[in-house]
Amino acid sequence: MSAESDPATNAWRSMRKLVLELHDRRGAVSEATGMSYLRVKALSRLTSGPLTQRQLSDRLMTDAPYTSVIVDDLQQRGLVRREANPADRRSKLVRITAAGRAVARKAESIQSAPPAALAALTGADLTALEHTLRMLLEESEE
Amino acid sequence: MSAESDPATNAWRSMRKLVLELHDRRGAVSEATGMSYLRVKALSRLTSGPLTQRQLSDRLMTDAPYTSVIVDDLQQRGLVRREANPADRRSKLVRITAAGRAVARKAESIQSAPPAALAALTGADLTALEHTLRMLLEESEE
DNA sequence: TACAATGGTTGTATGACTATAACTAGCAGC
DNA sequence: GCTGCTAGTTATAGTCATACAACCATTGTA
Repeated sequence: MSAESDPATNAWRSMRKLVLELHDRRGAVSEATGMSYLRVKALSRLTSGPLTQRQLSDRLMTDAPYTSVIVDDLQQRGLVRREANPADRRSKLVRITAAGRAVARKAESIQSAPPAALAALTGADLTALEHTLRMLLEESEE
Repeated sequence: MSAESDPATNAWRSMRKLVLELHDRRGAVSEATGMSYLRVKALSRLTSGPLTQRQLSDRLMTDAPYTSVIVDDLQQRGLVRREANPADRRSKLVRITAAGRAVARKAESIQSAPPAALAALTGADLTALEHTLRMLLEESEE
């Protein structure tokens, strides 16, 4: 356990522990929104613009049938609308509603609030951390 | 979405995205070990020494009945043993076996392997990152 | 000794997600 | 047109996990 390793592995282990164990917010988000984490995730994917269900499936890593169930549910809650896709009448565009945006915003505010120790960080340490993480993120996204 | 925020919030968002979306290993771990992530997590909690089921429940954030199911399953796979607890005959000590350790080690090797971008990091950036993360972890653990 | 509390087991019900199969509607190529 | 492919829907079955209730054995205490 926790054997001494190279710095990159240690950094990665720390990051995982912070996100997955010490400051996991998924339960709090589900509780605050009254719906499963996957549904919240779907909502947040729709905030930057409408997607076809196929595109939503890809982003949620689920299959088409379950995406259909999720969109049904979100639609019944009034958080998204299904619209015709003028470019392809087979598909439907899923668009978030104003109510959906409000829920997504609430979820985002819970999730993005940094843990106390991180919020207390200042100066060069914080600047360096943010810079390095941003770089890692960009490279990982290709 | 992703509105400009203070550096701490941005850093936290980056960390979450790296761990939860871009490099989530839980699926790979389940696949490699042939069991659910929670069972693997249970095994890894047992690597530092035997625990009563009550203690294991606390660490896995589950209730006693489901912990019983998990331990049954791990025992049938030969990965843990239930032993009498000399200090309290109501409770049982769950001890990991050699086979269990091997599975935990395999899981750990999959999970702790840093993403390519992080593995490629060197010099002052890596040193600073590791140092800061270690500090955040220690403070978060109290 | 009697009683309450704890550790664990068993069983049941439910929710969330995964995985298929079968189907309809529309698109694209011959 | 015909054929094959894609987008979405519906239904079914199975796994994983959560949440209870009921129960037994043991412990600690009045």
